[in-house]
Parts: sequence; C-alpha cells; structure tokens
Amino acid sequence: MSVGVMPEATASEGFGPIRPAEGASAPPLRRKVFDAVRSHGALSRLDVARHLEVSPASVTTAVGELLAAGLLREVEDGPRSQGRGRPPVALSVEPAAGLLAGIKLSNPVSTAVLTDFAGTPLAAVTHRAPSASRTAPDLLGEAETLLDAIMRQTGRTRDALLGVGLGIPGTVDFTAGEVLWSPILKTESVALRALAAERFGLPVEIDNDANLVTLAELWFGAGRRLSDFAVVTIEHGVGMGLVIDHRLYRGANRVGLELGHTTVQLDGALCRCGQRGCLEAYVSDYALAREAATVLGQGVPETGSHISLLEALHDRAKAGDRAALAVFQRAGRYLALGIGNVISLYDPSTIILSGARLQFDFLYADDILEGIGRQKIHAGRVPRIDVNARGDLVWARGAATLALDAATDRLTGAA
Amino acid sequence: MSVGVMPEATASEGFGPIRPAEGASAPPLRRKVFDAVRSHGALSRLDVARHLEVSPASVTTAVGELLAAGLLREVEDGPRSQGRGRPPVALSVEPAAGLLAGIKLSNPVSTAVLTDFAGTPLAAVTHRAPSASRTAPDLLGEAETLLDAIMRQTGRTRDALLGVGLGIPGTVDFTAGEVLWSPILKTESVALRALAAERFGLPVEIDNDANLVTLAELWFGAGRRLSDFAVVTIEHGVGMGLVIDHRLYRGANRVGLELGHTTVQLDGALCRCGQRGCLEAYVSDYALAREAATVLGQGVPETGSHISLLEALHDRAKAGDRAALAVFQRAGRYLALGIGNVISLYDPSTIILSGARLQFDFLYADDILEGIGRQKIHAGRVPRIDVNARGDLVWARGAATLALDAATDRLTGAA
DNA sequence: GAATATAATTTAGTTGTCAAAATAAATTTC
DNA sequence: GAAATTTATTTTGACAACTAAATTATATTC
Repeated sequence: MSVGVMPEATASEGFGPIRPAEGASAPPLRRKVFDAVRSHGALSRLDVARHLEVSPASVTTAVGELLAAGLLREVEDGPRSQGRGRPPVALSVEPAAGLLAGIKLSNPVSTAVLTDFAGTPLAAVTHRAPSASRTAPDLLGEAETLLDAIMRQTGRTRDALLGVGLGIPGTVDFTAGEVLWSPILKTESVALRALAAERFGLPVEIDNDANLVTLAELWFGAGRRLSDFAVVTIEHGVGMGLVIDHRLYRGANRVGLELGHTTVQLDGALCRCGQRGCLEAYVSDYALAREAATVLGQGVPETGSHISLLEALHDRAKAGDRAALAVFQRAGRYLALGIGNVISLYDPSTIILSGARLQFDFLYADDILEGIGRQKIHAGRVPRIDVNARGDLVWARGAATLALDAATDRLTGAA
Repeated sequence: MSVGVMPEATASEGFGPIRPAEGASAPPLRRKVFDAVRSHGALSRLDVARHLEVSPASVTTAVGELLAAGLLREVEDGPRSQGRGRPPVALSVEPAAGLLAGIKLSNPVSTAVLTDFAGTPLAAVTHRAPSASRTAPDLLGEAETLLDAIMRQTGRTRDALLGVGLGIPGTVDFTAGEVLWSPILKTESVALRALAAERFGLPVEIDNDANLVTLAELWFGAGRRLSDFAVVTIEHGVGMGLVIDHRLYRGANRVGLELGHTTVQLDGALCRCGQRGCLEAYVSDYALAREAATVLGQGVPETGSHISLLEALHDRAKAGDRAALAVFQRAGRYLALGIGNVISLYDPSTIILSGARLQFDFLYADDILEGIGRQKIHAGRVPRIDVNARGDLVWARGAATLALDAATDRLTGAA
C-alpha cells in the first residue's frame, strides 16, 4: 500500500499506456471461418463471406483447408435453393473430427458429458460423490471413472478424445491450471491440470464452476447473441461469471470473480469464509438451512443436501407462516441488493440467473426482480434479467466447451 | 424479464458465441509503432522492433511513413551510444504535429488544458463556474471561453488544434456522444458532442468525469504499466473507472460504471438519487456535510463548497470529539466495504483512489485500507491500493487524452 | 434453348510482413 | 591509422494473406 502523491510520467519518459507485444492477437481466417460455421449450424461459403466481411475468394481458400483437415464438411440437405441461380453448398462442422469430455467434480454429485466436435452432447453420467472433501488423487480417480463411463456408454475409446475439460468449485487459476482452494479438496494449491493431463494422456483445461456455467450460457444459451453479460449462480454458494466483448473475463489474477463474498451488510451474518455480511451468508442454501433449522426447531444436518430442510421451510411459508416467510423475504432482498450492485458495477446488457437452486421460486419472486429493475435509475442502464433452471449437466457441458475451444485452437492453427 | 427455462441452442442452429465481423480489429503497424514511441518517450528503430516483436525491416517502413507524415522525428541528443557499433537514432513524437484541448466542465470550477501531440501540457486555466446548473448553450459558451483562454495563453490560434475533449459529470454515452443526465445540466439527453463539434469546427469527444480520471491514470500515472485496474474517485459523488486489458471499459451500454450508487445498506441513508443505502450517501462530501451540520449544530449551506464544514468537523475529530470521529469512522468503514466489493467483483491488480477529496486523511486512514486487504481472503487476489491526491487538472488532462487518442487514430490511419 | 441469377473458383495483383544480405557508422584492436 | 569488430538501419527478394475482377458452375425463368 502506498499513500501519497503518485509518480506521474514526465515528457521524457513518454506518455500513454505501455502495452506488451500482442503476439498473434487476431485469430487466422481459418479459425474465424470455422467459428462462423459452428455458431450458425450450417452456412454457405458466401454466407460466411458476408458474415465475416471478407471476400468469397478468401473463404474458398480457408474452407478448402478446413475440408482437407476434416474439420468441416459439405452437406447435401442444406437450406434449399431460395430462387434461381446456382444453389449454395451448405457447410457444417464435421462432428466426427473428434470427441471432447467435460467433467464437473462437485458435491453431492459429479457429472460428465461427452460431446462431438460440433458441440452436441452424446452421453452423460452422474455419480454420487464419495465424500465432501477429497484428496487430489481421489478426485483424479473419480474423474477417470466418469470418463470411462461415458466412453463405455458410447462404445468409443479414449483415443477418440481431443481433450478434457475439468470443472471444480472454488478458486481456480485457469492460466496456470492450478486449484488454489476448493471446498472439495483437502489440500491447497494443486496443479490439477498437469496431473490430469498426465493421467489421461490428453490435453486438459480446468476452471471453476461459475465460469463453466457462464461459458455454457455463452455457447448454448441466450448469451450467444450478447457481447456483455453477467451470470449469477446460486447453489451451495453464490457465484458469478462475466462476459466482456463475447469473451469470458477472468480478472487480473485469472482466478475469476466473486459475488458470494461481496459484503452486503456491515457486521452482518457470519459466512463460511470467516468474514461477516457476505451475500452468501444470506442467500446460499446453507445460510437458509441455518435459519430453517431455527424456525423449524431442528438441528442442521452435518452433511448431504439441505434440500429437504428448505422444502419444509418453503411449505411453511406457503402456508402463511410469518417466520418462514420472513426468512425467504430477507434472502430475496439481499439477493436483489447484490444483483443491483452487479448492474451498477458492470453495466451488463443482461443478467442471467442460473442454477438448480432456483427451483425455489421465493428467491426469484417477480416483485423482487422487478424491484431490481426499478432500483437502477440512471438512463441507459436497464438490463434484462433472465432466469433459468438448468440441470446439473450445464456445468459439465461448460467444461467440455473449455476442451472444445482449446482443441479448435490447436486444430485450426490458432493459439 | 423472462422466467423459466431459457431457449437452448440445438445442434442445427449451431453452437458457440455469435460474434459480429471485427472490421479492422488489429491496429496497423504504423499505429503500434507510434504508440510504442509515445509511451517510451524516445526509442530507436531497433528498440521498437524488439518491443513490438516485429522485424526491423517493418519498423523502418512504418517509421518512414510516420516521419513523412510529420508525426515522428529523429532526435539528435538521444541516449548516447552505449558502446561500439553504429549508434541508434532516437525517435520521438513530433510535438508540433498538432495541439489538443481538454475541458472539464463542472462545479464549482471548470478547467481546461492545452497539450502538444506528445501529451505534454502547455497551458491551463481554471474558471469559476457561473452557477450549479446550466443550459447546453451556457455550457458550450463556457467551454469556448476556456478554449479561447488557453489559446491566448500560448499565443496560438484555434486552427492549430486537432481536436477537443470534453468532460462532464453525470451519465455520458461516449459512443453516441450524448449526455444522458448531468448534475450541471438543466436538460436531459443532450447531443453535446455534435453541438460542440459544430460550434468549434473541430472533432470533439466527450466522456464522464470518472472515466477521464481513469484515462489520466492510464496515460500518465501508475496505470501505464498495468493491464487491469480500477480507479475510485471521491468528490461530490463517488465515481469509478475500470481498465481491462489496457483499455477503458465502459460497459455494455457505453455509459460507464457506477460505484457511488451501489447499495451498501438495506434501507440505509437517503441518497441524492432517491434510493436508500447508496455508498455515496455515506462517503460523499454532501453526505458528510449533512452529518457535520448535525454534529456542529449548524445548517447545511445551500450551494458552494462543503469544505469548510468538513474541515471544522475534522478539527473536532482530531481534538477527540466522539461524535465527530464517529462520522468519519462510519464513512471510512462503508468506503472500505465498497472498495472490498470492487475487489471481489473485478479482481483488479491495483485500485487507485484518486481525487482532491482525499486530502482528508480520515477516509484513507491506514487501518481502514489495511482492513480491506485483510478482508479478502481468497488466494491470489490481493490488489495493491494506491492513493493519490491529484489537482483539478487531471480531469482536463484526461479530456485532452480523449482528443489525443482520437486524433492519433485519424492521423495514423487507424480507426 | 436462351436469358438470367446466384454461388463458387480462378487469376492476377496488392499489401504487409520477414529473412537475409548489404550498407552505415561508430569503437576497438593491432 | 587501417583493419576488424560491433551494432543500427536499409535494401532486396520472397512469401503469405487477402482482394477485385473475370471465369466457371448450376440452378430457375421465360
């Protein structure tokens, strides 16, 4: 920490931001053509040229390379000719170019999906997690079991895989491939990516759970058409992901962003993290379970799900129980506060609330969400708020996307 | 607002983000070479080649064009030969390539600076603002008066100017060039950029005050070497600016980000904006003045500065007055809370606290700021916090930077 | 079947970049 | 002081990515 007058550049030192060399910042046309086709499902060469604003000649060349590499294919039953003239030849991704696995390690369940090169899911499995907190070898063994299960389901072998994406809750350094801290890991600072890559003999990418959901929204959800949006997940904790200019933003330290531990109340409720007044301490399921136990006059179960406790509380609230209702209402108000702050600080065009947790309608009661909209007064800053309850698979699918994106970079000669 | 299961892309629609065509995303080498020279003060061709990681041959070509265009020049008294071999020829920006004006319209004073093409300030003026709230023509007249004053100071005429940057507090749409709302403007939604461009006969850029300070830190302060950082300004209100990947981020709606109106207290203190519990309602000078008046048993002055009131309160606090001390302490704790949330949500490498307001040391008392550092537990996310009290000129200099950047784009054939 | 329309490819050229060779201008060595 | 050495810059020739324009391909319409 330095306090005082800050050094100010003088003319002889020069002025302006000092940017490092960009390397190969712009992806090659090959990659852009491929992305255009993948994101539209099927596109003619001329459509691609129009979309990318390049000449048809360049597209012909790039498509030729991609066809030769076996990444694209020409499809017969493309969009039928819309009039006269030579009919366009529809291009689409060659799904058989390779398979990708996405694995989400969590608690109480871990899931995995297998997708083809176009991103279509081919198989999925869900296993009960053996225990709440595990060692790194335990986790890798678990991941391998899931991997074997999806391969067996499709009758494929592991050598058809181009890569594996691994998701884990907690603090993950994507670039370094390290898990700095995770609620399901007994040890800290584990180089999980390298360990997994060695064990599987495949390229591996890792990221935290909130970023995976965000990636899934960017690739498969409403986020596909948005340049800047935020995703808020409510599960055991409260997570978030941010997309800036069509890309996932991971922050300066590359460990992702944190909504659950923003402070919403000075000297507020005690949070798992040891601080007071965190948003998570008001709206996560363990926080609600804590209060539910008090209202219902029961103890809080040590492990496993808090779902039954919350359902009981929800039933009471619906029946008109004041105390039960108050628990949900307070949580809802704090959630609205947190989301309102996200709006103020990021100015996203859309906020997507995602997570199984949202099956409980109390937290996204219309009056609460509308309150958020009303709250933000300044002109030109009224984001859309989308709510959706996706299944457990989203996370694993986001993980597969990590691997898919990396594999595409490699195969198209980007990266 | 849509609640329910969100549309999910199916294979036939394709998967993946849909990005628009990038236009000319990568700046031409000419621009990158120029930026390298400007940001280092003086650089040989070979230095530039090493810095940008391009071949010396390309640099020779680019520099040749820039010399011919009169944007760079070779300097005699460059860094002396460091040994044997042909001595390098130092390049630097040709300051005479054109002048830029930066004007900050505000309350109680408006300021303007004139800089050369290298970014060096040549002249500055400060005028008392005529009144708190003005019409658009009033503001333009005021800007023109300031402009004439700095031109007269340097004996130059307006046709030496390449452009004008205009800063104004409030909500500003940078891209559209519109002021959506401003505390110093009587009307809403004014197309200030177009009006000013017509009046001055020059290219004009406009932005809000917090973004200008951020730009100044990015160009002239510690931010020059940082890729991702946040700037928090404390003046009448609490503003912020965010730099992501060496670029100012303005949010999806291009109106900038808002820290002052994040909620830090449910049902908290009443804010100017009509909401309750905004950070600004606890730490801005009008908020403190409100409490100072109560502690001191005076009324709050209608207009003008609250400085004297705050100074009186500060004196009391230093003398050990409990009530006075409590006012500052509470404000400090809320400020720490707000900054802590910025850290959680952006993960910046550095936070720069900037603004004349910081002359009052109570708000950045070491124990408060250190509390922020302690607060954030998760590994890998411990930002530096810099505090500095720059003068009024920063804002105008940031405004001049807007114009400088735009003019450089034009002259180097970028944009 | 001829005219027309649209899609895709080929051709010839432009542009931006680089590697390698050549040139320039200093210092060091003998 | 001339030759060797070192470093900076420019020139040269080539290549890669892209484009405009012309050409070819394949349909529909008259």
